Amino acid sequence: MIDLRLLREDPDLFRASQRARGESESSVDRLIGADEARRSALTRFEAVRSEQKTLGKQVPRSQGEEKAALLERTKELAAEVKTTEAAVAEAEEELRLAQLAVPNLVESGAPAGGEDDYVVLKEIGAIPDIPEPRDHLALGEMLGAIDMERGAKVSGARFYYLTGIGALLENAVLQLGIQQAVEYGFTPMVPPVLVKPESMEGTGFLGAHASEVYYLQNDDLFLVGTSEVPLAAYHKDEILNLDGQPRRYLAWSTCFRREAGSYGKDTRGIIRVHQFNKAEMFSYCPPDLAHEEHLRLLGFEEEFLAKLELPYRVIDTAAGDLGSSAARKYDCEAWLPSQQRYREVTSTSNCTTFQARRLNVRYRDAEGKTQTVSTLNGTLATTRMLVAILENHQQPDGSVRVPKALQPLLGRDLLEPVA
RNA sequence: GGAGAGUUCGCCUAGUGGCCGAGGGCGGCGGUCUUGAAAACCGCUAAGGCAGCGAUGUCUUCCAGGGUUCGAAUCCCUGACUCUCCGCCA
Repeated sequence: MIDLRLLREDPDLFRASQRARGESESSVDRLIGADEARRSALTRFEAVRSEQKTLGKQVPRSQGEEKAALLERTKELAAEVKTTEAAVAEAEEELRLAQLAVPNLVESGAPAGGEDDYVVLKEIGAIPDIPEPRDHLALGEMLGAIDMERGAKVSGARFYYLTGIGALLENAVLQLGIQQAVEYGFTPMVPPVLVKPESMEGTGFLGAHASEVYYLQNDDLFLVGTSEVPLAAYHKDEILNLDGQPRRYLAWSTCFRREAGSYGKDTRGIIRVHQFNKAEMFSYCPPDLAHEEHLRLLGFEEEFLAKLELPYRVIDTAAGDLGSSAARKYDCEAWLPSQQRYREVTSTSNCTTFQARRLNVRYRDAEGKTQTVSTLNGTLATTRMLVAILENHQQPDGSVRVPKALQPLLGRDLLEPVA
């Protein structure tokens, strides 16, 4: 939800943002119209309601004819209150719909354009020279780590079992992420993965992403696609005491995604699956520190990828490829030898006040005034990282070297093919 | 799944139709007193929309949504949630 006051002040800011996203400016104008309509409806209602209250108080104190006249007038007013109130409700509904159609204001500096217009900020680590690399599934099967066939038998396409060392490896990766985050003062959390519609909508996942989301009709609950959802909704309708500092949480949970519309893409292995695990960073932050905090989250992600000894690059996602809540997004992409290209493993978004405004999460500033917080999120550790670990650290015989940081958690420095 | 109880201002609680946006206690903040602190006493103590440069005004909010009424925290209906007991499952 964008800031209507800012919109009134500077509508062109939002028009420019829409252009950068490659989206229509008309939704901005519709919102401006809806805002004006609501305010004038509200003014009409308040005038009538105010008179009703004033006269209503005189009724019990008056007598005879005077009372009869008052009652007649207040009766009229009651009807007017009803119609003007209905007009306000209608105008508010239109405003709400118009709000949903306008995505967050893009942060200045974000590249304009679509999916392919990202800017590479840096490339870190040497791309390994592996002649005839095996892909992660081939490796995973040799190691007895990944079982896609039985995943499909039991649950269908894009489901899998992590077995043996695969299960342990995932656990170790998540655990390493948790350790790092706790070291940096994040509050660790295990969140619910089933949430109510309002929580889903509040975080902005029922808009363009609605078809991505699993829904349990019998219970009117959604399965979350990321723990960003329960983390963002955690402080819904609260006023936080931030003391001028970001408040950071780290939640790990299973994530569920329908992957609708991705037929034929990444059908091999566990790159794109319906269910995976992820440790997600989330920060509630005073807005003036949000940009800085965003870079810090990116820093945590990079530090983590370095621990996994993965070559990666950082891209600044183009405006058109941002989610509707995000003002800016940086992705870390790890190198995949089997594909000879970089693939996304982490993603951090600055949602500024967009998400918090919808969820009504505020804080008290230094003067004690309540203001909307900024929210930010970022991936720390996830199942998909197993793909990059297996492929980048593979040896000619199919064994896989274990990055130093994971060795204590796995109790070994080499994963060896079984049988 | 069955039966019952409940949801009021940070917390506890009062409030069965107008004097209630709402009293009391606790907590919090400020002050008097004190060398300092405690105690005592005094005062303040919600969030939000709209209009206004501002003082301020106005409206909304007593779980939510409908209804009755000139007027609803209070009466009626529906729903959500919480708690207790029973059953069932783990």
